Amino acid sequence: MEDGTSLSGTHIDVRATNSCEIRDLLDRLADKWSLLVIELLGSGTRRFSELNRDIEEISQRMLTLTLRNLERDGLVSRTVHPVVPPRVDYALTALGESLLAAVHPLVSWTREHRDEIAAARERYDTRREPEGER
Amino acid sequence: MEDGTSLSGTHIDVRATNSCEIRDLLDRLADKWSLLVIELLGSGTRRFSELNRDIEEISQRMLTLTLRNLERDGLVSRTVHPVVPPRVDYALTALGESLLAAVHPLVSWTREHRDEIAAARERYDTRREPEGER
DNA sequence: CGGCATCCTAAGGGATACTG
DNA sequence: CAGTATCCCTTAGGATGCCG
Repeated sequence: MEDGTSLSGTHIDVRATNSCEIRDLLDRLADKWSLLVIELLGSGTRRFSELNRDIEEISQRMLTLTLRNLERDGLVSRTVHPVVPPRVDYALTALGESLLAAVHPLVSWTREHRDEIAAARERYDTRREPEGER
Repeated sequence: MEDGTSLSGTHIDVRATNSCEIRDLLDRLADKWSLLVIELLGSGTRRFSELNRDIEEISQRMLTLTLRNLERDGLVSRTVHPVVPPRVDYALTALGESLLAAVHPLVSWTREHRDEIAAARERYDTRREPEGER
């Protein structure tokens, strides 16, 4: 039926406490779009087409799948309005908002260290790839 | 990939600022192992084989690739000891440690809300597929 | 021991067409 | 408008083998 979904997983060895949590975390958020959608919904309820427009690079398929997963995890709520042109609103749940709050330090970190990383990359690439042309 | 698409300046340009950062973030950490390795190195320097043993489910190939990426981004340092059986130590850099600190709220969040999510999932699954088994 | 190179499969995800 | 269903291609990543 569905095939692009990553609903499986969570069968990892339960020994490493921290590792499991991180894996758990990654299984939920480490896809290409989830965090992006959560961040967008952080600034307010949006309907499907708005999300689709705001993200722009996402396909309907992936937006749908992403929203379904987030809804399933209780991070996002889906409200269908029974009107003539269908209207579906998505919003963060309380759980979703708490996640967003927990994510923000990471976002800040990225903003603050972006150039450090870029510099490190250049250094690495230059050091390891001084040839290339000869 | 190409990302310069700037449109919809009507309201908040979450896309132009936060989205890019999140994408950036995801590109760096959203793979299957990076965060796991970082977390492990958070508790001290380890050699290759130790990491390989501690993570266990990872293949050498992926461990190598992950470490290379982290090294490239300046998050992890690699120290080769010129001894007879080769010995290579990996450790977090200052940058890596600051990242780890930024990640911790997320890890805590996961630990604290794990069962909420599990419950939400079960609710969702039960609601949507009451049949399915036979 | 640490780590590239190769091969190969499964999952991720885009494009498109169809529907209520 | 808000999806669902198909097709298809690209990628992540596991398994294996070789080498300093």
